[in-house]
Amino acid sequence: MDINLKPTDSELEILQVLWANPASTVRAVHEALGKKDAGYTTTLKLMQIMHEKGLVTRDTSSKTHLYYAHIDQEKTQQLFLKKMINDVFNGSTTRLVLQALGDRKASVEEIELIKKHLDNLK
Amino acid sequence: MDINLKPTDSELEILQVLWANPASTVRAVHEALGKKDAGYTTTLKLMQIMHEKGLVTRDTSSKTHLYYAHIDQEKTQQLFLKKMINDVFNGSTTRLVLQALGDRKASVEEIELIKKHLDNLK
DNA sequence: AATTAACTACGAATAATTTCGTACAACTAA
DNA sequence: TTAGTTGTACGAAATTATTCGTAGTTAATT
Repeated sequence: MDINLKPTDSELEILQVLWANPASTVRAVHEALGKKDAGYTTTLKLMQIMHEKGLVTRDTSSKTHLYYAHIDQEKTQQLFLKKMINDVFNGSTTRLVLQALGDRKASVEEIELIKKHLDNLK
Repeated sequence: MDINLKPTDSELEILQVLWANPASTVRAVHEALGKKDAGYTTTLKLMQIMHEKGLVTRDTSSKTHLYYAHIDQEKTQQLFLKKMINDVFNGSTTRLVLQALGDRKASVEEIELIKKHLDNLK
């Protein structure tokens, strides 16, 4: 039941909510997304499809079902990072990191964290 | 010109080739992609659509057209990074960087480069 | 008990993306 | 000049993703 699946953009947004709030109802997810353009049943349908695909599990013991992400956030991050490095950064992780850091200001603590991490790599 | 366009995955692969090799023919791109599953006219059609969208320009002065990426690689990288940080990394650039670095071994030179960059940020 | 509200299921419309077949023009080689 | 090769254009099918309407179920409220 594993990860050859690349979630779509919409699915990713839903997963994001579920990672932050496990045991969410469809309505909770729908409201967390805060999309004015899409109706409730759209979110419902997406989550049903995600269930078919095995991207989420759910507890149907009560009328209102509770949903859980079934793929790991870190694994998904790795999957997308890898694809992105390959398709947009010519395969260079370093380029990605430099771009990301240049993009916005990191706090001093964050920088220290990253440096510490770098030292561990050596 | 407009950078409100988010290239699709296929388009991104083609852009990658064009960034690395400006003035490519359709056939050159097609072969660089090395997809056994897709036919030549598929690549052609994609590139024609990209031309309509303004993602590429082309020189049609000779029979075999030459294509050029018309959007900037760095801008595109920023665009995708931003989206990815938002949708997959809870908005945390630091998490993305740490994941990326943890993913694979960086060379000593690369690490120094990144550290130098970090110092500049402080 | 009847009405209302909130929910799921699911078919089907729409939209976006990708793929391919075919027509035809230009160039090449015999 | 004729046959074969290589190219573009483009309609349309196939595939994938997203959206919505409606039917039916359960629970709560009056």
